[in-house]
Amino acid sequence: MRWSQMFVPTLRDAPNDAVAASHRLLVRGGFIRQLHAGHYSMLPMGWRVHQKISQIVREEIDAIGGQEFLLPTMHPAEIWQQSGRWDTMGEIMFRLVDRKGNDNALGITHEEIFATVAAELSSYKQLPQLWYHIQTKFRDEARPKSGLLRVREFAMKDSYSFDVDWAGLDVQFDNHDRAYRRIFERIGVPSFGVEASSGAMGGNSSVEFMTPSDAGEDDVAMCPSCGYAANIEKATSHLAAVVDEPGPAVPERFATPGVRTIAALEAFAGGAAADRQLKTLVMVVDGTVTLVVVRGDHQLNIQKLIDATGAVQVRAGEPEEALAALGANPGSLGAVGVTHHPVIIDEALRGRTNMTTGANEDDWHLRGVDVDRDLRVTQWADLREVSAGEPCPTCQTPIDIVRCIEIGHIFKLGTGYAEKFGVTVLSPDGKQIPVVMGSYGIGVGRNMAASVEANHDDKGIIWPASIAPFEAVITLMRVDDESMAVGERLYDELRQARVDVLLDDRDARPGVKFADAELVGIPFRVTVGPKGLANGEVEVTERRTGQTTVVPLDDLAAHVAHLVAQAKS
RNA sequence: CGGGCUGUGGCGCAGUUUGGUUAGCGCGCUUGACUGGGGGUCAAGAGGUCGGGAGUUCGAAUCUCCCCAGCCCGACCA
Repeated sequence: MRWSQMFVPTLRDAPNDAVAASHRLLVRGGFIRQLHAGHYSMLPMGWRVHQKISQIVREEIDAIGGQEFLLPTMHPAEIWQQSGRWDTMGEIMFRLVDRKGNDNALGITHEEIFATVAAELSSYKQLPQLWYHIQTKFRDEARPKSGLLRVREFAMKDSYSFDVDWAGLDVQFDNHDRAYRRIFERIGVPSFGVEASSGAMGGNSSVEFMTPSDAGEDDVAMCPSCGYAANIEKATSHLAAVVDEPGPAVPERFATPGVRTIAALEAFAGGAAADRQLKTLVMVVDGTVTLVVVRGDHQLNIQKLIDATGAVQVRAGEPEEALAALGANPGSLGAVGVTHHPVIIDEALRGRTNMTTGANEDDWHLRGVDVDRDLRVTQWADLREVSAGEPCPTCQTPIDIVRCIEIGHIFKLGTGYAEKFGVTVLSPDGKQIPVVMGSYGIGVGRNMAASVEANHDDKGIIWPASIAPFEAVITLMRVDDESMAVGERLYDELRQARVDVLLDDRDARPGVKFADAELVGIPFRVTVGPKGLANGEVEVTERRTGQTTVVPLDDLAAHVAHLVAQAKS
């Protein structure tokens, strides 16, 4: 490919509304252009990278026995109704009505669709199976952002495993765990696995793969000592025991004029330290007004509440709802004596006594509250969000909270989908048994962006050779006949040596060409200029280090081919 | 969905407060010349419904109203 003929619209300035490094560089480098919020066009350079990532994913999934499919991205509503997710998915799913008046959905994921195909499985002898496709997903995200990192339309490799039993699923799950780590390694994205909430996917357990980045949207609790790592939606910590002083036999009401916050009650004479207060939150859980109680100095993690209740829709209650439910405004709420609403209470409050909480009357609180004695608890659950510095749950070293990009997610689904879609096989003893499923997803574009986040400097992108749009660029200092002839000769030789090479034959100044080559991140640059040509030499510069080596013309192809092979291994 | 911000040639911006010839500047683009190892210089050009609509006015990028889009924070998110 000749640069002069290729559409590579590099920009000197990034669009001012791009903030994330990957967003700025992918736009500046002419890889992507935005169509509208959350939808990006892949330009030729971008599509090359995208395809190389897809190919690596394909190779690694094939290596663990995957069979590639291509399933539709538009689905009839009935399939989603059959799994129940037509209703539970809510607004994330794009829906449209066809000319016959039928409801359709654009696929956000493909458990249902693969399951309908898998319904044809009939014998345990056919298992295990591992099926996948690389397909466009549509998700009507509330807030697309950061270029390719969160979009509404994107290519995802999603695979689905089918096994006779849980042991089989464990094998496929572990295979994916290893395959995913190899993929991230090959595309230059540092990764680690964390315990995660399974969210709307359902299933028993899941592992998310994360890469640390300020551009990410997930917080991960990590132990620097023992390696414990969990999404904040799932993380726990080892809490120091609090010793309560003995309290009264019944809670005491006391006046607290104007006190509306935990902090104010701490400061109030006769109040209580935050860790001796009960914080009562009014939440609406699938339409039911519910009291959620956590320790005064703790924060509720909503995903934990969703996981604990199995709810679809959870939101904070409005002040009017609190007033209607409890007769007081936020700031004076409490769960003592409440029997007409579910009360869900955080595990950290087990056995606590002599606590202070709102009295459900403005300007009044209760002290001497004994959790077991005075609250009618509907459900105990781990609800609190851990904070940095709290002791690791396994080794008690202070944990860190690290911002991360979620780059992959693997789920053990179990038999739920199989039962709903009749994916059963006959076992050796002739019984119909539901197939045990797993599902495994990795977004191509997001990983492309994640790789840029991990591989760039102030000059631009530094692609790993494995996914670079080109492995090498021949930069002609002059476009005179001699340079062009040498450039074309080297180009042919490199092609024959199976190097993916671009010939920068543009009639531009060297500075422009160097800057562009660095911006678009091609790993190796071959500089053809009059200085070297006088001695029958060219220069090879490595993008990552900037190191330049002088190489005789005749050795160039072999030299670069070797460098590329080394970089890709 | 709540809060904040922004829409002016392909990109980055000024002009809007205080309405007034033909809407400027840098980059990029075209042509030519000189150049040629880190975004060069000079000259001549092309390119704009000032996000959209309605209104006020002799006159609107500028004032008023409505709408739309994009970005950031939060909520939410397989």
